[in-house]
Amino acid sequence: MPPYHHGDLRRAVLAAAVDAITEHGPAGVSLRDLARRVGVSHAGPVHHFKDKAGLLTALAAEGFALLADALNATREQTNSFVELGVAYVRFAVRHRAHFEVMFRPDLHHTDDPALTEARERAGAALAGGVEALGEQRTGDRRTAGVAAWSIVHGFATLWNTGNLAPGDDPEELAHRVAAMLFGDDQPVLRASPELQQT
Amino acid sequence: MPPYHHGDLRRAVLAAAVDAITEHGPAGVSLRDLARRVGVSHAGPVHHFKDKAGLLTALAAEGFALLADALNATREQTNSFVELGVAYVRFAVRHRAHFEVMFRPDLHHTDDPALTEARERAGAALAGGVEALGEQRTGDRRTAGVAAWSIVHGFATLWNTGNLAPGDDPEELAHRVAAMLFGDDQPVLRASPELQQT
DNA sequence: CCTGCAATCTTGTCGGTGACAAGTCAGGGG
DNA sequence: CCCCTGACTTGTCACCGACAAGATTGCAGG
Repeated sequence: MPPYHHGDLRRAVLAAAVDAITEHGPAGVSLRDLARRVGVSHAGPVHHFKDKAGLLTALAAEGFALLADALNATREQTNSFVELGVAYVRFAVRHRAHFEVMFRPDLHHTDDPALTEARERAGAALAGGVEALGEQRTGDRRTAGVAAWSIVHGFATLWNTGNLAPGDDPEELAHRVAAMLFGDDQPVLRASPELQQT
Repeated sequence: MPPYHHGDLRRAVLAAAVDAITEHGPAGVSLRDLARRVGVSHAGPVHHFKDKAGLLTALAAEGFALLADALNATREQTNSFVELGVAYVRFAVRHRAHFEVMFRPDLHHTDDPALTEARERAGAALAGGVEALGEQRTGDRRTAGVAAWSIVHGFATLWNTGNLAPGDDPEELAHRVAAMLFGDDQPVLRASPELQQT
């Protein structure tokens, strides 16, 4: 029989949660099922997470930390904003379970300090990448940051919800999209003048 | 006492669902609670929607229909792609409950014909707006469509999850973002050449 | 008129779930 | 050696979704 003390229950439950969410989506996950998967009584996980929301909060925080690391890693390598955007999308696709939980405040304890700290770290990594953009351009920096975040986040979300053609390689398509909007060697998407009126 | 037959239970339950989701998010809604709000026994709604997923599927379909109408309406008025994007964001903010359910395939009966039809109608409205963009430009149409959808969807999602500065007027900010990327009278966001390497 | 039928809604029930309370067990500091 | 704290279990409660069976209503066809 297994020992009374699991040893690393917290880790194990988080890992099981990732599996369960990957299989059935964030809605189809229950603390009791996770406990069963890990081989622990139904109230075991409660001791580590307090709540179901507590579990998902921990998962989201872990996700933001991973995202921050991924972004910082590619920032050290390339300085290319396009590549940074692709890294964001790659994270969302590869760590789908984390990503799906990170932007669902209705599932969190939104005031959790670990969560806020990790989120800010990821935000800083992204904002830092925006710094590398258009120094010559005044179009204010905050708007540029919001635009950049919007496009990569929107792409990632649409991909993960199956709204983009499933035949493609997401990273390749994301690269084309980012290059079209932010790239240097690509023509930039613009409205034809005669149709434009604001 | 209320009559045995409600008269328009389906409508009433959908409306109650919108309220409940607006208050507690899509996770915090139960068929039984909706039944209570409407003044009907706990299994009343089941007859109209079959399932909880059936309810949310109907809500999502209604949402896509409303979105398609909104997009087509502004398309008739302006021909401006920027305005079309703002209309998308406006819909997401004003019909938050619908929007939050529309892109959650894990909550749907994904094969529901009404849902697919409404989604395609909305997709066509958006794609039609992209047609108005850059005729002079070859940067292939599909990539342009994905880029446009990504940016408005990303912005809407980030706003609704509270990740953008809450002090602002979302439509105004969305307008600035869209104008920065797609507008004609605004400088276009580009990477500074020396930092760009793909 | 009235009879039977189908749609609508109710009541009752089952297994599963989240939260909580109280108990049990292991190990390290006094 | 003891006990104290943290880790886990057992037991319970209210709620939820799904299903089955029954009650009620309106209405079509004779």
